[in-house]
Parts: sequence; C-alpha cells; structure tokens
Amino acid sequence: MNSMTAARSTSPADRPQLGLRERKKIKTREAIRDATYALIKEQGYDATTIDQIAERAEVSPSTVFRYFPTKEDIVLTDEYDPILMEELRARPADEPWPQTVRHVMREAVRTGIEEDPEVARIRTRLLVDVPAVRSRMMESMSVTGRMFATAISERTGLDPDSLEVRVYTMSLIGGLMETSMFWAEHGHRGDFPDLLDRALDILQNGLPVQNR
Amino acid sequence: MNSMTAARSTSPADRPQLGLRERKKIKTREAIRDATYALIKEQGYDATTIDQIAERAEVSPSTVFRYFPTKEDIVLTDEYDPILMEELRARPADEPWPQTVRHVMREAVRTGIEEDPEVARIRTRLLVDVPAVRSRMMESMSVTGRMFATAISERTGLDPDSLEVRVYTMSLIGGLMETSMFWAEHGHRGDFPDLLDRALDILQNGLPVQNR
DNA sequence: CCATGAAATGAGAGTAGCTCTCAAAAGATG
DNA sequence: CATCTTTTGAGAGCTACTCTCATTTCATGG
Repeated sequence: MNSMTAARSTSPADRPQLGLRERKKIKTREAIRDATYALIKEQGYDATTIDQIAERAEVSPSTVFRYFPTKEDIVLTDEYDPILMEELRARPADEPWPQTVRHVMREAVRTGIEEDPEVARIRTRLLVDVPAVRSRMMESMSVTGRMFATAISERTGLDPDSLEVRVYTMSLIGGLMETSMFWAEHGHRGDFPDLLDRALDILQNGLPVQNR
Repeated sequence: MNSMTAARSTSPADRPQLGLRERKKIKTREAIRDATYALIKEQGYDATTIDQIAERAEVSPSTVFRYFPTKEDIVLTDEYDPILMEELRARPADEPWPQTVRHVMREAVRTGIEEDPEVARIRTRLLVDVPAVRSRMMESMSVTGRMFATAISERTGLDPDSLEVRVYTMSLIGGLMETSMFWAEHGHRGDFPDLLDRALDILQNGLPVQNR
C-alpha cells in the first residue's frame, strides 16, 4: 500500500535460489535505506544529504539515485501493494464492500506496524514534519488508489475510471493519510487500527451531527 | 480556496489610495504570473526555468523567489480562502451542513472559472501533467481544509482538531481535487459544478451499489 | 525640495537534488 | 577461462532555491 506500513525487507534467510547479483542488489537497497533512517534519526531529514547517505551505505551517490528516484522515495517505497491486492481478492465476493475495505486496510496497517514499529513511527513523523515526504506519499498513495479502484470494479462492475469510483477511492486514501498523521501528531498514542475504524466510520456515515 | 479557481488579480482601476510602492508590487506579481503562464503555454512547465520567467517579466531571478517561494506557487497561489470563508459564514446557521458545502464549493468554483476560464484550464491541466504542481496543490488545499474544519466547528461544535473532522474535511478536499483532475483529463468537457455535485453525492452517500 | 530612513531590487556565490554519459568492475554463461 | 551483460563509480551539468550585501527606489518630515 505504498504507505507508512512498509513491508520490510525479506530476511536474508528466505532468499535461497537467487543469483549473487540479485542478492547484492537487495543488500544494497537495504544498506541505503538503513543508512538513511540512521542519519535521519541523528540529524533530521533535511540535514541529511544524498552524499552522506551514499557514504554511510558505502556506495556512490549515483547508485543511490539508481535505486531510488528521489530522496523521499528512500523513506517511502515499499512493496505492499501486491500484498494488499492479494488480500483484497481473498475476501469473499459477496462481502459488503465497506466491510472488505475495513478488514483489508486494518490488516495491512497492523502487519506493517508489527513488522517494524520503529520504522512505522519514523515514517509517520516524517509525514507530519516534512512536506516533501507528505507530498510524495500522496502520490504513491494514489497508485494504491488505482488499485482499489480496480478491485471495486471487479466487485461491483462500476467503471474504475468513473468520477464516482475515483472520488470514493481518493477519500479512502485521504482518510488513511490523515489518520496516519493524526496518529503521529499525537505521539503515536492509541491503537492505529482503532483510529482507522473511526476514520472509516466518518467516510461511511458522515459527521456525527444532527442535520447531516 | 487555494485551488484551480483563482481569484484573479484585482483590476488596476480599483487600487486607488495605494502608495506607489504597493502598486508596483502588485504589478510585479502580475508580470511574473503572466510571464509564467505565457512561457508554459509555449514550452510546457518543466522546460520553463525561473531565469526565463525572470527575463520575460523583466525582473531578476532573486525577485521571482522573493514573490513566490516555489515555482509551483507561481501557478497555484491565489487569495481565495478568505472569500470562501466569508461565503461560508454568510450561509444561514441552521442550513444542513452538506447543503452548505455544496453551495459554497459550487459557487467558489463557478466564480473562479468565470473570472478567467483560460487560467482555470491551464491550471487543471498542470494538475494532471505535473506531479510537483499536484503535490503543491494538495498542500495548499489542506490549508483550505483547516478553514473548513473551523467552519464546521463553529456550526456543529465539534472539535476541529478531532480525527473525525479532519478526515471529513480531507475527503472534501480530495474530492474537489479529484474532480478537477477528472475535468481536465476529459478535455474540460462538461460543467464543472455538475461534476462537483456528483462528487459530493458520493462523499455523502457512498458508492451507488447494492451492498454498501 | 531635499535629507534621512526604510523597503525593494539585483548581482552573485553557494547548496543540494537529480540527470546523463562513459569507462571500469563484477557477476553470469557456455 | 573467455566472452557477454549488468552494475557501479566518477564526474560534469542543470536547475530550483537560499543568503548576503551593495545599490536603487519610494516614503516622510522638515
């Protein structure tokens, strides 16, 4: 889901029959990411330059850009979308859609946080503190949004490119984003999945006021 | 509303008692903006550099940055938020909230397009074509979102900083954004306000499916 | 009308993200 | 082991953006 809920790198163990080349690539990716997180923790995001990251990861700056198109991507990129999609398809076809969304998002977020709570927290903090990261996140989120649109289309037969479906998925994405920020702004207190539930309630039922 | 619906510059006539200094500042602002739009129309956004803009506007590059913090802002900035806020407050206090939103947004968008249809179209196109502009727009939109949150709070007594209100306003903003992009992607065909109505329907009632 | 203070401007140097090119190094393959 | 392919590093180059400082331009009170 391209989000604060990263699928962390597959552990070294479960890469058996990969060639040396592939294994090195994975290691480089991890080295860059780890270096970045470490430096950010020490000096903050803006003060951390690509050159520093390259140096600590023991690669050249060119290589950093070869692995990640932008600095923000180092912090944001994950490979969650396919997993999310899979889980989406695994739900019974006759399950009411809102319930599916709830389940899938909740599950994704929960898994992500469990994988590496530290990273989840740093990410959401960056989301709040660094506008560039926030923006980039939005972009990558909209990719996830397209995926949701596809899933909705498969379920309901609605046109995934229609204004209706697009607005709907956008609101989901936006809600998830806002919830992440809310969580971070409040010192990561409370259970994220619970917050998500509240957010989805709003999206489903509107604000809790008399004259809605 | 910090959006594709700019309040265009006040016409030279209605700036009576301003000092020469202030009048010059306004003129410079306009010169920069006009130069930018012209250049973008000729060569596209990315190909247009700050130096070119400065040259055509007959100011120094430093001055460009003195007036606009980023290149994207030259294209996006407007002074619509206060107007929107005013219109928001002008609505009867007992009007159902969704109706207020509908009216206010519709009105704002309509006015914006009428002011300068050309600019409205260029902006929405940039929104689709240039990720950086899209991101920046989202940022400025969230400011508008805070404004809505304040208005909602005044109306309903809900905490503007609560997760609920934030998620709700975010979905409004996102919907508006998505609608703008939809409009541009479809060659600006159809009536924008009508599209907005459809978008708001979705946000209010969810997707038009059986099992929602 | 001019002198003094304040604000706006221009010139220029500097930083950092990002792109591109090309030659060297390292893994894959028969 | 030789050859082919992929990955890497070095470095030049572009552009958005920041900062500083001297110069110009407007405002104001005498």
